[in-house]
Amino acid sequence: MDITFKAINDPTRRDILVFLTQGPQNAGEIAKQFAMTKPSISHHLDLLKQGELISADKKGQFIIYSLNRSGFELIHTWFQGFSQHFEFPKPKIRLPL
Amino acid sequence: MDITFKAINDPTRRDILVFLTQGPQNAGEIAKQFAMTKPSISHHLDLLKQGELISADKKGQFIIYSLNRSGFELIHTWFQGFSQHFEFPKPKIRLPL
DNA sequence: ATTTAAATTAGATATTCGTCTAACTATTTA
DNA sequence: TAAATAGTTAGACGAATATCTAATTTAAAT
Repeated sequence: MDITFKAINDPTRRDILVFLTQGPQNAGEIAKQFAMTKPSISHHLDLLKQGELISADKKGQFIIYSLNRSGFELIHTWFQGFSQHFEFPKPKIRLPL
Repeated sequence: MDITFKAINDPTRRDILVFLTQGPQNAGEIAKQFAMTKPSISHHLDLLKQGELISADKKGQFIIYSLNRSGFELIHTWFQGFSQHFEFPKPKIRLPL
């Protein structure tokens, strides 16, 4: 749990999560999006994985990363503990699944 | 926004938030709950305030801290950006307001 | 006016964090 | 089998973080 909160504490890592909402991507494609070396991105991916916010899937020489529900569930559950104090409106529009 | 994520990254600060769900409390009462010096707690309260997760209200020589909706709203909004990918169940029971 | 009490601010220190370069592992292709 | 490609691991370093003690501020009580 600690590690999940730690994972979302960094802006680059949050940007990676947003990028992955477009769909699964390999490490190189992810790294291309950022003005940062590949080893640094690799390290960020590792932390996101530890926080169960992404999963890694090796396909040949590539590693495909995708969003992992588990970590988000953790945050959601934590957040819900405060929902007795604050009600939050549902989003105005919802894109079709 | 960065500062709000930073604020919830620390376990002591998350515990303070949970403690404040019981209602507003002054700094001394909050500090009593933790095996940590008052200056350290004061520092944590400052970060939570910067992240708009709590508000401070001076009453005489006391400072009363309470949960602040703003910071939670920020996190909620960020989280909602992922709701197209994951649907989360509503809580089973909901205490009456 | 002093003293006491609540809380913060200042300064120090050890630890953790983000980033880099260099070296390594594993897989594909020629 | 050698070369190229994708990605990680190792090690170093400066910046940020959490904690402490000591000093300061502000308000209440004697």
